Amino acid sequence: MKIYDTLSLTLKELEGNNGKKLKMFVCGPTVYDKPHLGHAKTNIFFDVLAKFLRFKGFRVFYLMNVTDIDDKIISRANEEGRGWNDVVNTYSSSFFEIMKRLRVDSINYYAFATDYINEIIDQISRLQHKGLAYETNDGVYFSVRGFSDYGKLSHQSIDSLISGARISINENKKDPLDFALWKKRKPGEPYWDSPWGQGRPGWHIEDTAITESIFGPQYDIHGGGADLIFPHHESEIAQMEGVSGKVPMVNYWIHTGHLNVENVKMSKSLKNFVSPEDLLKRFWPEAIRIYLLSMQYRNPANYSEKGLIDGQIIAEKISLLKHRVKKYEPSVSDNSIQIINNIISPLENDMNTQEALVLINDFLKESLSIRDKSDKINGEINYVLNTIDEIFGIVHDAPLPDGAVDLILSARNEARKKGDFGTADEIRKKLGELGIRIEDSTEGSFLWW
RNA sequence: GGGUAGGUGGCAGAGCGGCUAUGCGCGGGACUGCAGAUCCCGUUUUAUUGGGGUUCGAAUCCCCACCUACCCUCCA
Repeated sequence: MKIYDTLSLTLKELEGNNGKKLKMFVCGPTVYDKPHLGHAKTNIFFDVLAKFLRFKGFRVFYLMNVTDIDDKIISRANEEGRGWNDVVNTYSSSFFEIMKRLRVDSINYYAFATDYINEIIDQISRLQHKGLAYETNDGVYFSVRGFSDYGKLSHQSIDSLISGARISINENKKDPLDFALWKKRKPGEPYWDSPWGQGRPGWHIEDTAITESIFGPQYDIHGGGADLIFPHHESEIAQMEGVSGKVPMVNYWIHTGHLNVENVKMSKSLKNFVSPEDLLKRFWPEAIRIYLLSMQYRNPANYSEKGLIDGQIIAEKISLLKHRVKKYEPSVSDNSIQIINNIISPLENDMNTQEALVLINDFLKESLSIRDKSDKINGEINYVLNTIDEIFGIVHDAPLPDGAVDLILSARNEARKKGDFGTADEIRKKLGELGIRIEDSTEGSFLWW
């Protein structure tokens, strides 16, 4: 497949021989607040990418870090008058909970920064020995002038980065772009012991310490939001390639475009964010996924409520079809495989999820238009839906207790036979309030949800 | 000032040299005890920011202009 690489600014071929291992790392959350829909956009995209790569036969190890020590966490703890650990527990649980509800379940391992303090210290020490880091009275800094490739990911020279910079002058730093590897302890702050005294790690170093200890100095895919290109990912390259001397640190840099609200980036500070938690009260997780996957992953997108409504409509169509065929044994056949290959083919071209969604829609239209299909065809449809769900996670199929469906239907049909439509309609209305739809047709009544 | 992406029908959003998606909305019809859902038809005959150019042929390639978002501070 082809995937766009930020470093080379080109579509790069990602060769796929069966069973090949892929090491994939995506920047996870800083757990100082609840996630917003922009986080969901990025995480759902990489979730689908990982699932698609696995479907293709790659053995993907998907690693995500969790930043659990940071200025924002400390200030949040002070604001709320509780320990930073408490803040971390609250918001990491919140993140995991939301991701689970959004069906983001492809991540193999979450690495918490504070579990890698030794590795971080070790990496900083090695940078220092190589002359790429220096100690000041408030911390240890990376010297960007010592790494000639600094700027290669964001396609900027060090000088042009400085000329447009809005960063405040820090007397301690040799160069304005030098960034903190280790921050020395201030009163009241959490700290760990280190060769430079008590303190805590900088932001960029935690990722390279984690990936080096789990993947080694080189790996395949590194993803994240576009806003992380500079300085975060740029600095990761400087640290890792600086320490190891091995280039490139990663083969594919994949970045997602931001979710905007009325053409302005969704962010906590602007208070223009939409919370997945609130959205989940009104929309199915599958609707949110469909909506987010209807966007080109690396273009900026504008949030629209209407898009979510569209997503919900499609999610319900898929669910309707699933409930029609779920009693048929999923059947693998040339036909079902051909349908699947057709649907996923656009993903080969830089993860064109929008086009895949169009093809899914064609499949839905085709499959929903004829009711009296053979058992074999229904089984094939069921198999296709299972595969679509495996890759995209968009088939809504929450279970009802065994026998509940038959009980409801027989009670209502009893009333209808007697001409008691008042009761029949009342049941339908109440079910609707519970999110369960009922469909009467010449072939009998049918429940779906 | 520098970097990276874009500007397509009422709206959302694809296509990236010829076949002019898709969804929503709107209008009509089929089916139904009624409703919803579903299905069919129409809305789509220059919809492709403006102006040049290349080509037999451009939304798609090139040039110029205008406009937008993001990044160069923490940020997915």
